[in-house]
Amino acid sequence: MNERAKEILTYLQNFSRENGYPPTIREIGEAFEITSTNGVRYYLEMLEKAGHLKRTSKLSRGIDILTAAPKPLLGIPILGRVAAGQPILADENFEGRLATEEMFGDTSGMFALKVRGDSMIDAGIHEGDFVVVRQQERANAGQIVVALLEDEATVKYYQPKRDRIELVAANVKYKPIVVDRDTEFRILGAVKGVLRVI
Amino acid sequence: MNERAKEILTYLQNFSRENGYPPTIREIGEAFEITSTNGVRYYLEMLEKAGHLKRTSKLSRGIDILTAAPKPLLGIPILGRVAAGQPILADENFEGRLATEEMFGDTSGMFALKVRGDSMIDAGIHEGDFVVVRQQERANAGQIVVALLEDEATVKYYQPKRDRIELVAANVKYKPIVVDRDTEFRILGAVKGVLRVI
DNA sequence: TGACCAACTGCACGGACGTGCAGTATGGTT
DNA sequence: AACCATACTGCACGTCCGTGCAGTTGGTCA
Repeated sequence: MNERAKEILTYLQNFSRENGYPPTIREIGEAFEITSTNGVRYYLEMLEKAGHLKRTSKLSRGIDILTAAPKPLLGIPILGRVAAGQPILADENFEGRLATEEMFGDTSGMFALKVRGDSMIDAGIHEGDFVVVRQQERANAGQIVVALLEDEATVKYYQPKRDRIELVAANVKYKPIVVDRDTEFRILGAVKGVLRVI
Repeated sequence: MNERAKEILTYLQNFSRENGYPPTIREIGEAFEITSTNGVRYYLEMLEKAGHLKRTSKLSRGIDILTAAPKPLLGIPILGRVAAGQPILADENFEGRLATEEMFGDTSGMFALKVRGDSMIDAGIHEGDFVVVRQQERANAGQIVVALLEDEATVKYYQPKRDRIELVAANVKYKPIVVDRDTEFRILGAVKGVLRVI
């Protein structure tokens, strides 16, 4: 595939993005000053063989661009090795991307809450942090959960006992909250992540 | 605009997304069992007047869909008030979205690193957390920075002094690292956020 | 110097496609 | 019962568009 073919591919991508539909063979020809439709077809076949397009024969504007223009990648790149003597943002250092979708998988049924207070500070959850919560009604012992206690959401370790539930803070200043059978109590979800913006 | 027109708009959106180009009048007609092209045109005019489309006359597939299908919102919704007696994911509770783009603004020039060691634990940065870093060569006193020290990236508080730089840990176990003028040293960036996946 | 290939030109064909105009069935209103 | 709007049908017209085939131009390599 040569330089001109690449230019045509870029043109196709831009045309489609701008107009909502791909160009006709003749429109491509006009843009590149190729007077014959077969001059254009010559390149389209080339691009199709290279896997950049899929054409539907006999269909006007039947060009499906498979290679989308490289979209600005979402999220923040995660770097692995960082060493002196090379640009840190070199491709080879990339280990993935930090985006909510990639980190937490299916984000439907998840929500985030801003943390108030310092009761979970020893778990590295500070005031002002966001906790990422997966909605669920039940939790395992020792999990960090968001629970609704008398109309207030609270983040604590979940510790079920025989006759009661204990909500344990990660801060020696706070005693466990004991929830007996009579208290209105509901688990909103399990904490799956923490995000802090400094 | 009636129900049928909305269905046709949805069809247009789906067709375009799936094929990379919008349908012809006749193709729309087939999909909705409208045998006359003018039956379709009747709706296209309606949709165009409502501002959902822009048509280019005499052009095959000249339909530009202005109202894109509502894309699945990125990120995780941030909830404000959470109270009993209503579904927690109700619209009114939403306070924003947790996505790297929204939280950190322009993410170009940013990167993330996985934290090794517990030297910043008192700043709520634990082993295995990701620190979000904005690339910069200089930093203010007291900022948390990522610095390159003899081929190793390290996260510390930045404390410049008259004749040296001190890199201070957030853990009593570790003494400040003193960087004098002879040591190879470079600031990679300032820590702008922390993300932990549990 | 001649063979060969890439990169086209030129043209005719037929079907796809948008347009214009005239007409109609259906349902509701006056 | 007459009137009207909605939601189409039916058809002809002309142009847009993809296709097929044959031919040309300019450069490279032997």
